[in-house]
Amino acid sequence: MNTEDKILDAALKVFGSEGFTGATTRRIAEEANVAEVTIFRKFQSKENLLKEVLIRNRAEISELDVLFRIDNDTDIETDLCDLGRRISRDLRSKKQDGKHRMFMFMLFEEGRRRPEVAEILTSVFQMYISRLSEYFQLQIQNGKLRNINPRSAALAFLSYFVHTSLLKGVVDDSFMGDIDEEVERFTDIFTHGILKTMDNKVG
Amino acid sequence: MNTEDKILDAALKVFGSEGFTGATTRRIAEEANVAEVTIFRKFQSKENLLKEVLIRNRAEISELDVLFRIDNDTDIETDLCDLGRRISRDLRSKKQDGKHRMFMFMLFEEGRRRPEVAEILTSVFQMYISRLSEYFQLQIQNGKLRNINPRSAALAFLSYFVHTSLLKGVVDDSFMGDIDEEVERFTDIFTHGILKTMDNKVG
DNA sequence: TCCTTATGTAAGTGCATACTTACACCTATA
DNA sequence: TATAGGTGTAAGTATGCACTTACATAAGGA
Repeated sequence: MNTEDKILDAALKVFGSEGFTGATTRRIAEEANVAEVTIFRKFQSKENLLKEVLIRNRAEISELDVLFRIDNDTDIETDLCDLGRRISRDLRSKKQDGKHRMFMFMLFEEGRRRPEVAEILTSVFQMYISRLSEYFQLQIQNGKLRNINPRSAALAFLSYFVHTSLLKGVVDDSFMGDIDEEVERFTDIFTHGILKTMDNKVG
Repeated sequence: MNTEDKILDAALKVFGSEGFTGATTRRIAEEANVAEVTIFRKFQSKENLLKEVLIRNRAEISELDVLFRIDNDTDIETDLCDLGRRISRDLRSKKQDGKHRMFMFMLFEEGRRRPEVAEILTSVFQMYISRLSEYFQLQIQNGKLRNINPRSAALAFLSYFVHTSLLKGVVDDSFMGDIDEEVERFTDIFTHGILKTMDNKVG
């Protein structure tokens, strides 16, 4: 791995966990196993390093819309359950030091202070919502879904996964059990609702 | 309003928007309309000021469980819709400079770095989840709800409101329309699910 | 062998910030 | 009127951090 990449990865990690203000270039250098001065030679300033981190990870996360590709042949509940699992895994995986999760933390935290960051969160978010909305819209036309607002459904669906991931960064792990089971329970509620339906009440 | 309270309010506001590290005592003093040195006379250190802010707002937010009191006489969908509206309003209201929202931001942001803060977020969150779970459990026993996991339902319900509030702090307001309408749409999905039910398909 | 390029080591600069100290002022109350 | 408590002004200290400069070293290519 080349020096630039080592630094960028370390920066994401430190920015993500300490916040931009809380992160020190010394800390990033340590994490990257390079001399502090190397950071400035490559990236000029901490500010600029952030910019590069944003550019790189934005690109990376945009490719991630593959995650949202849904087979709309099979059963809807199964589709959503699979999708949910993929999102959960991606946001919680420890691979690459949980880069996507770290990036999400950064977007939420720094987004409140920096319009450039907010813009990234907005666009990534809109992209995911659009993908999901289209799917729901299609399934409404196919007569498989009720006439709900597809955007609202997409927002409700995504909210669960984003929120639980954010939460996992703070509260201890014990508050949720097995990921797959939780996803199944959520999908069940999301697709069927919590109310007893007529046929349930009758049967 | 006495000096201590002015400082505590200002501190919450500045910590909430800039983060603990990003917040400066000068900024807090300005916001509170006091001299910077007054802060140190009253609270000794920035660290200790944070501690006091946490204590005070934790107490305040715990009283807020009134918000979660649910009339379980009327229709469930109406109950949840009302509850959702109350939560939404509370988390988005500009009253008192949106103290609850600011506090929530703080909990999520600083909670990743400070165990004392994480502990507060955990306990507040658990309290809300418990309240909601109990309600769902009761309604399952009443035969009004399907046999879902009440904790999962509570988590799904809360996730929507917390996530959208966090999001509102970052992305521009246009991504969501009228609060009340959005809450209604969400509650509809949450109670009835997105799938067409048997009777819908038949009838 | 020399030159270039990438990196490290070491020392230092300037600035922002948490926190301190000393003193003045004002207001209420004895 | 005198005293005490709460607050402001002003100046200063110490520290940590972003960033710089100067110099050494090691590797690869001409």
